[in-house]
Amino acid sequence: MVADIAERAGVTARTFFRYFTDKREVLFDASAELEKKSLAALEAAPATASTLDLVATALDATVDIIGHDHELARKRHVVIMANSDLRERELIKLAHMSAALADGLRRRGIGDAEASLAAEAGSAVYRVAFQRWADADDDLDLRDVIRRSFAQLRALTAPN
Amino acid sequence: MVADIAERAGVTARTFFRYFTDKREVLFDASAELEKKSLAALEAAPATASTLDLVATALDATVDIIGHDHELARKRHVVIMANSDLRERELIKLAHMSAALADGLRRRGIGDAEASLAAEAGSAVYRVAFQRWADADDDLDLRDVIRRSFAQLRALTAPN
DNA sequence: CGTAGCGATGTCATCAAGTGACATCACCCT
DNA sequence: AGGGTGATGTCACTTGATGACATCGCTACG
Repeated sequence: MVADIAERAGVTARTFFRYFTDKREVLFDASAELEKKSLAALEAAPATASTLDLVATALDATVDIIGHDHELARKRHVVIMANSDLRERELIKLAHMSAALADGLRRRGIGDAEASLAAEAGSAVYRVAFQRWADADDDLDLRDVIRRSFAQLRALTAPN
Repeated sequence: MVADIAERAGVTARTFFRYFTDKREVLFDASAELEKKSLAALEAAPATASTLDLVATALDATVDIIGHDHELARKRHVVIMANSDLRERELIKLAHMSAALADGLRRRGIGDAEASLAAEAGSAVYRVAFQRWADADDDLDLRDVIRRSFAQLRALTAPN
């Protein structure tokens, strides 16, 4: 219950709802910062970068925030995956991020359709990479996993 | 309110909740059928198909269900996009579909990582394609839009 | 024919999640 | 000292959702 959560934090339920719009939102507090960082990285990228490179750069930037605490990330992931309402929330955060990313790409002059698609594709890569990383027993580097997932996407879509 | 919705259907709110787990679920009634159809298409695909071809085939199959009523699709899409909780639900349905697709790919002997990634990438393509189609003023063919989006993904990820 | 049983629905009570309106309290500023 | 301001608490209320139990209609079976 929200009342319990709030009590643990030493406040009333009403106060809780002043800080978080939602019960679930507690778990996704960092998402705004994540988005900000990755957008900043996008802006800072060199003009020569390809669309997909830009996306990769933006995703890479999130690693600084969440890539260090593997154990925490794993636990958090387990909790989220176990509750469909938390999964919903996570997905919409990702979708929001993807939309912001697409906007960022458009601001760099990339065509509308291409921007959306690149952002969504990047989001897809991120999803599987993060999942892979969080599930891994050994201590992988999230950045590496993302890179390898991008490479795998390239391989997958390459004409044969 | 649920009470109103139920009343329109000539039942009580309690009965409503016996048919739908959720208020939102009404709008996503067809998703199970969608998944079934696309999995069936996946099973029926020739053994020679590439992973991405398989995904494309599976997505194509959904067009038979939702691709005909452009006007309905548009209206539904508008409603969903306007409500973040409906968007959440839609996203998790898509995620569910993607997971099922990945499973289907694995059952065809495709490697675990590749299956997940291909399914997620397909899901990304589908998202943008559907969005594009729903937003379009003129009467596009959803199947075409999906195909073109796939092509665009290939172009995007092609080495340059 | 009558009734036992079953499935679908209704009724009622109850809980959890939010939300608006208003009260308090602490603190700062002049 | 007193007035304003921001953060928190209190209270009442709405809506979504769920469990327990009652009811009703139909069907099978003696």
